[in-house]
Amino acid sequence: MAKSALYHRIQGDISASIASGEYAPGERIPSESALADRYGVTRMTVRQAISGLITKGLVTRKQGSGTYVLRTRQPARALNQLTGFTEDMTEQGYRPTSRQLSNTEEEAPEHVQEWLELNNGAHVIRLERVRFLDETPTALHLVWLPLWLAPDLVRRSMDNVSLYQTLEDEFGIRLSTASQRISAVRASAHEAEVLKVEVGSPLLYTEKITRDENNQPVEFVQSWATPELPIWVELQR
Amino acid sequence: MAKSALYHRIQGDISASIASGEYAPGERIPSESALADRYGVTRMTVRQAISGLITKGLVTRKQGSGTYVLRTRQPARALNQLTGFTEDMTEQGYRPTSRQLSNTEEEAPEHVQEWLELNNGAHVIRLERVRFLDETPTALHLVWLPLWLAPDLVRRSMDNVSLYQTLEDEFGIRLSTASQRISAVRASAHEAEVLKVEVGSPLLYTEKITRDENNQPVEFVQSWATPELPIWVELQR
DNA sequence: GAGTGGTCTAGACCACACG
DNA sequence: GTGTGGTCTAGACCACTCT
Repeated sequence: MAKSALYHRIQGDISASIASGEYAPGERIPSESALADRYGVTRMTVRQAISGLITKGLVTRKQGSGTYVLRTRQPARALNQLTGFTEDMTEQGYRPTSRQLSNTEEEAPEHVQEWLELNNGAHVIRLERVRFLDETPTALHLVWLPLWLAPDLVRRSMDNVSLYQTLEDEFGIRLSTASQRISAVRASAHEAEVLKVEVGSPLLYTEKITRDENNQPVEFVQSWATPELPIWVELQR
Repeated sequence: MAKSALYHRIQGDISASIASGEYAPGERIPSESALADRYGVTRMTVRQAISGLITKGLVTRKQGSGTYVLRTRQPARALNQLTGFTEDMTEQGYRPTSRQLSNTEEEAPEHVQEWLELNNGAHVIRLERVRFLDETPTALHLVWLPLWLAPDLVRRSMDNVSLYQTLEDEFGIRLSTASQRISAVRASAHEAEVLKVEVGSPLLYTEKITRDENNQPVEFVQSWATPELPIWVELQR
């Protein structure tokens, strides 16, 4: 069984209603009291569900007025929580797919050793995938994992599979925190070919180090995304 | 009067204890029950306070174990809270300067009207500045503000001045939240000239809408930054 | 087993907007 | 005035870690 908490179910229902267009952008969703009645829970529980949707950038609250669906103009990577590409896009009502370009075991290059805090000569899994949104290539992901963490991952096909789900469900790895560095680069020949853009066109480049609950490095990811997949962040002062 | 909610006070106290080093990075803070007792509130209220600290990237919860202070990122932490360029860079030990290119009053273009939720024909202040780090141009900022918010801002020179500080100190505007969208673009002739880069070279492009405590739009900012000024983010699952 | 955070109940009063 | 979200109480039981 996955998440069994009531608020998760409510969150999922509202999320689905937004994705399906039942709750349209700019529109008000049912009041907290109404939702509480509908699900037979208290308002606190409904609020917990809605708080999650706010973090995900799906809705906003206006005191005395209601809770409104935000206008999502285009798909975006949400940066307020650590989520994978698959979860992220599914939440926003897109259909994410991926194609594995390569999945190999090799000795860790120096910069990867450093990020993953590995010793000289340590082996890693190198997984390269193209990410598609509704058939359009939108990002190239190059993931590096310590080999001992998920030894037989290299023998699997990671086409259309959520890496985070796999790590959690099959290897018992629970991700906890990540640090991410975002910059802009020119598309190389390889990136341009894979993403169907011109060589030299601007790409969003991010480097991310993800850690588990014991603060041990789990993955180092390099990502090249087309400008059509911007990053979205909600900030608080 | 400022925020009077109990959880805000508790949040501030914990935040201060972390800043002062009383709760050191990696250490556990007092349990929710202990804090509830100390402040004479229920655990729910303490949880609300801590939830805010998690959003800000200050602490993390571990079920069955406790709530821990996160390791503070040494080099930079730009995107977990709403801060201005000046504060941000000063904190990191740089010497930020800025030069005003223009500061005018004009009718809001359509896309600005939309972001700032203004009526047709409303006037805005348009402030364009180059940001320098240790003499090197690193970002071009184009800020749009509703004219009525800060009517005489247009008659000031904003060279080497923190806009956020000015808004807060002299116009009594207290910023609260922001939504930011990050993408990559090619440098236009104007941007290239100002930032001393080649036309067509990749830039980090961000659009930000900042709101005050009443959720009213205060500023819409477009920013073009060189890849030498990357963005750092800390995430939690 | 003791202590921690995760979830939830069944209410309450308040601040705010005007659906 | 009515309905909305914002805050809070005083409990409860559960899942998890081992401080």
